[in-house]
Amino acid sequence: MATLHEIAREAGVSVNTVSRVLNGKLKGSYPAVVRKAERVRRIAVKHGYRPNAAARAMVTRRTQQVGVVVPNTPGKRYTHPVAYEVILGINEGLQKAGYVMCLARIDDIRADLADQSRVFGEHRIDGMIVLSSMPTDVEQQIESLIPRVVWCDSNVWRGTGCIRRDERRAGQLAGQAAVAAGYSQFLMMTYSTPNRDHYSTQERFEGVSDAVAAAGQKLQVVAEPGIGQTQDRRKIADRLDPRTVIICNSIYQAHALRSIAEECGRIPGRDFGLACCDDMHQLNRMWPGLARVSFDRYGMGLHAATMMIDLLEHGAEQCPSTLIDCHLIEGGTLKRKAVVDSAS
Amino acid sequence: MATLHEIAREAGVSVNTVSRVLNGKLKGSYPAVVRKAERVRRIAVKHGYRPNAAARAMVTRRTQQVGVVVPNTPGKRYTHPVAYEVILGINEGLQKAGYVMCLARIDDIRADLADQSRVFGEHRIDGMIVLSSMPTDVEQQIESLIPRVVWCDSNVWRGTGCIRRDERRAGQLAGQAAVAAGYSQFLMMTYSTPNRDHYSTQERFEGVSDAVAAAGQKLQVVAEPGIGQTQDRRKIADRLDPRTVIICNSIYQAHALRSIAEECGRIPGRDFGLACCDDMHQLNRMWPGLARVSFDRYGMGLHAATMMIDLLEHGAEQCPSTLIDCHLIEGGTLKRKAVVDSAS
DNA sequence: CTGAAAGCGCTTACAG
DNA sequence: CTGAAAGCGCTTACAG
Repeated sequence: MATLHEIAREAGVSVNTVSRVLNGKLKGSYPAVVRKAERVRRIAVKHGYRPNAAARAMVTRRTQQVGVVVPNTPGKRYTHPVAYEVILGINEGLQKAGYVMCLARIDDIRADLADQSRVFGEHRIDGMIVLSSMPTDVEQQIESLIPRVVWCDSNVWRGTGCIRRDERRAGQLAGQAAVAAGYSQFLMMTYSTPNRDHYSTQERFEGVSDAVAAAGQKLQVVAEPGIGQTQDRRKIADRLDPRTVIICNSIYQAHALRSIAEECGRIPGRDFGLACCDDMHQLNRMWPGLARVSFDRYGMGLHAATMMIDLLEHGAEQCPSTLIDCHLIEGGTLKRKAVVDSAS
Repeated sequence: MATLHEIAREAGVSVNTVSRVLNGKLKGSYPAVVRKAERVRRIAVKHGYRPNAAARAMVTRRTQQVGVVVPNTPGKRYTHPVAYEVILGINEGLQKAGYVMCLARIDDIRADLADQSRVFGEHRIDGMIVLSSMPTDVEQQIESLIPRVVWCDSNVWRGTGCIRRDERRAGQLAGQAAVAAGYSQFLMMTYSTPNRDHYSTQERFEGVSDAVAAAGQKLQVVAEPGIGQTQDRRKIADRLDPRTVIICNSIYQAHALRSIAEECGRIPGRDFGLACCDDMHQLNRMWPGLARVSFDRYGMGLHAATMMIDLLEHGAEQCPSTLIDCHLIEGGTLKRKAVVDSAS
């Protein structure tokens, strides 16, 4: 709990000097000066001195803290594992630059907008990274709450301050892989049109459509069955045959489909084709054989952090929006071209 | 950017009064007093006044911020999706109590211990919640960095300030379910003894062992095959038959095993038994049929937050350690008792 | 380079 | 209840 004051007293110098020494703002190289600086540093270490962030924040008007908002529906337990990969990337990027990351939820934002919460908007953060898409009202007002915003993987997309994945390309890659594998029936499991809240759903769908259409084929859409909907599961199961490939929007849907197949004794790759427009880090352990399109979400987080630092330290004009590229991971769930050919 | 000062001037009262009004420390009910308070509040709202957290922190010596440390190996991209469930629980709990959650990684702690980082230890946080287990050197020194610590799901376990899952019970439930299903060969997929860094691995193993031994059966251990280890995968595949049940330590291993089985055309529940000692929230979508033991990780996070608040606001003696209970989710991967009986 | 001083915005005794 | 004042710990012009 030592303060600059105490260190100054013990070193016999002024508070000012201690501050400069500890912040490395001493340029001179006169032996006497260097020795004095050494002594100050030694005393500081001896006392386990740590600057007080609040005091510094008051005078510099910078907190060195950045908020990250994740979407949640109040009362519901929102947990979206892939978001965590991004968050950890952001955290690493911020930490390297000396910033601290604070987590927020829509609830925080809404409460602040309504002047009810003290959690955010008390000048606690220098900037805010918005993760994924928020309800429109929140998106519109968020910049009034905090001026420095980076939109990461969000529906908001402008020339500057945004970073998202090239989801149309993801759809194309998945669709092309399905086409190349020689299937003749193309299904896509995704959300129905009114529920495509996140830009990725629509873009993936369009990418897949393009690829399938380019091959002169038709694409049908099936919905993910609700939890416990046995009837829906059966209906999907009935459509699984060796000429058919199903392209899933999300890894959850790919997994869900795998479970449906399993229930009726079918295996992806052998009894039907399966590809996914998305990936998550753990799949290399959990399901290495899934044919899928992969994004470096951790890297996206790192980049989002960099954009925020640029914004804070060099001004807004420095951070043009970025589109993250993806690549195909080939896998056994899409490999049985021979079977398909002989069946046709 | 209005300050108390400006509001005070406009309202024609002292800064002191504004502070008291806005913090609800005015008890009196004289009409004149009430009216004055009203006016002050109106002016504050008009200016969009928000207190400055740094200024308040300086005088109250409380930041209203709590850190959460997650383990990471420097340079490696640590992402453990189930940790995210706990984090979101913690975040909700802290938010409700008016606290802000800051995320940290081991790197932060190590750097602080080495006096190289400014990120933490600048009196930015009132307390720290340690998530999962850390390297021993970090665990030992963490309390010197910050006195108020809650150990959540950590190897550290004392009478107070800790919260973890009852993992032995999880192992027992999974083992008992496997026994009840009538299998005669019992395997457990888990880490080898020297790599059981987290208490859960050892405890789950012991729980399963107990249950299997109680049924007069033997338990064999198999390791999860490394990524891309085709030979190891084959060896495991060879052991999958209708009399055999495999109990997996983690959901990653359950998934990995499912993939191995799939590669050789086998299906859990039909061709062999499968149970898992753990769960994750998304499994109800991804793999509802997996027989598994479930913990409420989100709830654990909520509770950890409560413990921290208690610690900060009522002192340490108020928060005895807590053991989180679990329950079995029955599933189709363990249901074919008839098949097993007829085979024996 | 160095020290004395002002000031960041707030809360909290202290008189009145 | 209310106002004037002190002080939280730091950084930054300002003279020297």
